[in-house]
This record gives sequence, structure tokens and C-alpha cells, in this order.
Amino acid sequence: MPELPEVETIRRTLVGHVAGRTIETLEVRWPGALLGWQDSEFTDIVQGQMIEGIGRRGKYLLIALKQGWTLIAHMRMTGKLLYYAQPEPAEKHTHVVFRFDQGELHFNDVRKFGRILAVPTDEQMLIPSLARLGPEPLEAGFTPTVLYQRLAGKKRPIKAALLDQDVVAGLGNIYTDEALFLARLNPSRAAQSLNEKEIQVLHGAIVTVLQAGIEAQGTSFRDYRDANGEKGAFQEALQVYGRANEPCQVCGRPLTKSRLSGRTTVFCPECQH
DNA sequence: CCTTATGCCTGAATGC
DNA sequence: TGCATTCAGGCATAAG
Repeated sequence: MPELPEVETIRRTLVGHVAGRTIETLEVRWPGALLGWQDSEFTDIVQGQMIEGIGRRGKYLLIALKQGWTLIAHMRMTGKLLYYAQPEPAEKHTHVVFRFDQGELHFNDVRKFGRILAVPTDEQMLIPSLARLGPEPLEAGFTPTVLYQRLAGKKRPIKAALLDQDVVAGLGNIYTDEALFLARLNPSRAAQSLNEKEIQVLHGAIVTVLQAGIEAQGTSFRDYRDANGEKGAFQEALQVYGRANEPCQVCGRPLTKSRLSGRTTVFCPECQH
């Protein structure tokens, strides 16, 4: 499921193809994928506009259009943005097709959870879910001190806090479990119970797993593909996610699967305290 | 402040 | 084999 490293990889694999391209036509095959406007209005907004660049905030992809509009895309679980240099028939579950003066972009989502929103660029920050987002974990503003402050006083399990996009932007179930393993922290620990040293280690672990995820071009556990339709490789490096009952890479004892804050959670009860 | 439940979805995996 | 159930989960929202 696209988390920060996957969305960043989509951004990187897409920008070279579409920056400077003009959206000539929009084909809306399932209007439910579009938020904020009727599909005819959406079409009027984007047709004829040139893509200036693509940014990212947390798990949101921000596609900046020339005439002051931005497309905000969220893949949720199974959303994909697939670029084709040549015209390509829409595959099953393709909900929106952007056709450029050269090439086309397909928004495809089996589960139909993903959404694309069009908003005037200068009103982006009025979108509550974007406005509330916590710090970007790979930018300079994300320091151990900032993380400490953001977790202070929180009684919720550290895992629940890290999954909360308002605490830190971009972590999902995969990278949260991996970061907690790397930091040797039990996912059930109350967030406020972590001391400064533990927070410092956790901060380093978050940065490390996210950077490693990006370097591996994401985790293709099931559905994830980049804009070229390519899989990532980080699934091969996962230490705990998807490895319930397998031996811990550190101590050899079986990894435990439980349910925490409604999410499947895998961790090593021996190594993670 | 926190939790759990629900809805949104389809396909793969599992159960009988 | 086949039919039914469970599970995967990000996020908004509601309720306790």
C-alpha cells in the first residue's frame, strides 16, 4: 500500500514523463474517483492545462498545473498512477485517463479507495487533511526533539501514534512496524513512556527505513507499482511486516502477530521492549 | 484525550 | 470443486 516511499517513487518515476505536458483530454470512467467537483467540472478545470511539476506531502501526491490548480492524489490501498508513452486501452479498474499531447496517465485502483481532488493551488492548505499533517520525516524539520514533543503526553500505543498522519506524515502499517522493530520498541508501549534516548533511536529508525524504502523503490508486497508499472524491492528487506511466525532475524524466536489499534501488527516479543 | 466500529471496495486466501 | 467467509487496510466519521 503506498506509503511515503512508494508515493515518492511514483513522484520520481512520473515527473520526467509528464512535467511540461498538457492535458488535452480527460476520460472519467468512474466519477467516484474524483473529489470536490462534478466530473464535467473537473474535466473543464484540467483540460488544456500544463503540468508544471509534481510534489509530495506525506502520502499525498501534488500535481501542480500551470493555471493555478493542483491535483491532489491519494492512492490509499491499491491506487496506481501508470504512465504510457503510447495510447493504451484502459485496463480493468482504470477510473480516470489523462491524455497528453504526448503519452497518457491512467489512474487505476482495484479497491476504489483512492481519490483525486482538484483545488486552486493557493487554497491547498484549506484542505483539512493536508493542513493537519505532521512534519515530513525526511526533511530537516523532523528532529528527535520534534518527535519527542509530538509524542509527549500521548497515552496511545506508539504504533497508533506513528500511524496518525497528524503526528508524522507518511508512515503506514509496513514502515511503522519496520521502524519499531529497528528501534527495538514494543508497538504497545504508551507513546509518552518513551524516554529521550528511545525517541532518538526511533527517530533514526524512521528515517532509516523510509530512506531504505525509497532506495529500494518501494515495497511491492502485493499491488504496489511505480508510474512505469515496475515493482519495488523493499519487500525483500522487510524484517517483520508479513513475517508472522517466521524467526526473528535477530534472536531467531518466532515473530508474533497481533491486532493493535485495528491494524495487523507483527513484532518480536524478545527483542522489542 | 482515547478507543472501537463502520463504510468504502475487490480479490486472494481460507474454511467446510 | 464450489460456495461462503475472512482478511488485507488508509482514512473519515460516529459513537462511547
